[in-house]
Amino acid sequence: MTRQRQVILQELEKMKSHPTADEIYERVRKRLPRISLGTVYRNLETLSRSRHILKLELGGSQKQFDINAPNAHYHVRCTECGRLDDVAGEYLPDIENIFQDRSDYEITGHQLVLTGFCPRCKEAESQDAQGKEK
Amino acid sequence: MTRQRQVILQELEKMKSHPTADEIYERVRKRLPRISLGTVYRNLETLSRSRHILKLELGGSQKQFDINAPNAHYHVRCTECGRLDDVAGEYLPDIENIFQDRSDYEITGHQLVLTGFCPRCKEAESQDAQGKEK
DNA sequence: ATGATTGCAAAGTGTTTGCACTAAT
DNA sequence: ATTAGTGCAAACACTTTGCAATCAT
Repeated sequence: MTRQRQVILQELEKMKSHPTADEIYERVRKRLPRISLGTVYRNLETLSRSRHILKLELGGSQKQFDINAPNAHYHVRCTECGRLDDVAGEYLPDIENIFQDRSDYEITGHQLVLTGFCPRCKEAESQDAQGKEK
Repeated sequence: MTRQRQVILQELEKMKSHPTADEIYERVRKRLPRISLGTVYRNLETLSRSRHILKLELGGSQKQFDINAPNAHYHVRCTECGRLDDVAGEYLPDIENIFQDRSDYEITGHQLVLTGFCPRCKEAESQDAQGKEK
């Protein structure tokens, strides 16, 4: 457990929601200016293997990370602009049990990503549609 | 609707499950040897916007594509080796309704990805654990 | 004729890796 | 002393894009 790894973990704990590797890098850099992006990636990988953090692959071009907290929740992604938000509502751990019976994998988690149009893109789309109708 | 786009769509219909852009490219190339990978990417994007196909972002390094068929289903990914499989069991369109009420997005779809250890990696892991115990 | 689409190659983005050096146990 | 981790830069893998030529309508 090096200084670098500690700081990465600490900063991750302070950040509210799913930062990307380079967002973490920018934060950590303020405390350890000589740290390299490669080190950040390597530690994020290590920490996610040791289950200290969660590696999220929710779509979009970058992976995201989170402290592995029990306040798990789901996400919505806008298929138009790529925006990602949390979604309110209960987390359903039962899902894992349901599908455990139907798979020869050893299920350890699950991710649900809803897709659709965010408020802004929904707006833009309905205006486009009107434009065509005229 | 160009020849290239037609062929991409036809090949995609023939392929059983979630090919990546370059897998599609290889198939299409046998029929249209001069097609470029860029064209494949552009058409996959266009077709997914027009809802002819589904762009899947299930984790792993590449996006995957599928014909937009009603036999939708869920997936499991091995966190160890990256292997992806379909998972048996019913598709739950109600999920979208449930979360629609809790979000200001216009929900149009959802993806559920279970995570865990595939049979092979599960095996390897339990052997590692035994090794340490000795 | 006009606008969309193509092939090609170059550029872009996010991530990983080889290496010599340094820190941790 | 041995192993794991680091900074740096180069390499990678996947995807996107600028451009002039071509195709669809």
